[in-house]
Amino acid sequence: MGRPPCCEKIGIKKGPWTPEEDIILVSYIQEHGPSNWRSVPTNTGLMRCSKSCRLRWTNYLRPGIKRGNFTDHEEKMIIHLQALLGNRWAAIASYLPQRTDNDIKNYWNTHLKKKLAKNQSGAAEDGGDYQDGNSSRSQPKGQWERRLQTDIHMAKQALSEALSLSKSSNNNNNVLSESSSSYDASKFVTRTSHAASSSSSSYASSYENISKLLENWMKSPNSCAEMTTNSGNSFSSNNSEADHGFDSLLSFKSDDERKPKYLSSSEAQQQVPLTLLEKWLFDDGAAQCHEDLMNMSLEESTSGLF
DNA sequence: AAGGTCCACAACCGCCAATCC
DNA sequence: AGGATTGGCGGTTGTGGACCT
Repeated sequence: MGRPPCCEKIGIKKGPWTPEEDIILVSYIQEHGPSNWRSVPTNTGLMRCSKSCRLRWTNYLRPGIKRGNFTDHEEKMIIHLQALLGNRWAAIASYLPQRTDNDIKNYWNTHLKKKLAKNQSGAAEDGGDYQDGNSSRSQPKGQWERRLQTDIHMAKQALSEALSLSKSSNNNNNVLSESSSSYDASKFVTRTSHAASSSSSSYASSYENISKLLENWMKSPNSCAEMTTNSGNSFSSNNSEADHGFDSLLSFKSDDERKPKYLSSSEAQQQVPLTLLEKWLFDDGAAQCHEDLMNMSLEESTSGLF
């Protein structure tokens, strides 16, 4: 006997989201915040499963998401983190606040996996550092592994706090501060449409539609007024006001915030840029000490478990 | 030009854990 | 305490565009 579906299958729309649906969802979340997903389909009239709404928001519509090509920097981080954590995409994504776990997972499966396999085939005898999540290196799912991840995070944060005293003035150069904390509707659309246009023309057209719809929608006095009065935010194209509006949007108070994955870019900026661990992650020569650090991390982080 | 294949990515599915009642 | 509900996560699939023959 399996678990019942999260929602009634009958009448539920599936497949790609339309710009109209996106706008409905975004405007609803703008007003109510990203919580109580169960009620979203009911309250918005969207013929979508609550889960689908949540995924659409977290993976695509949520402000602060960086789309498009991964930088070498990000690529290295993913490779190192995957070697350390296995296919724990959410955990990996927590180190790349602007990327979604889905994005990272896709990038790994479509690019990095092949890339590394190619590299490994050249040095198969050496026993490469990077292996798939199903390999012997990756750990089976379990509480101790989650604890490990937590411990790494805690250690990271402790280091961050210690270092932040001396580094606080340098935070603006943070690798995590790539994206502006300022958002307005046009930036939102431009940013995403630009990224989309580089990857998928169908999505580009979708974003063009969203852009047009948003523009028309913003021109509507009712919708603008509604947005402003309901949440104190503004979708106005006026830059300063809209920036503030999207900043507010970025700072939704919800349970999600407890998870690093959902750090807004401004929150992310508050973290110290490069902890020692992160420096290791970025270090090209890290392969040498990789094993040592792995052992150290495992030993130290699991010492209290047994 | 047309058909076939490959590729990238959004979306879905099923399971698990946390929370609620 | 325990069943129901909800949200999160990782694996997988479907679809549309790009590329090749």
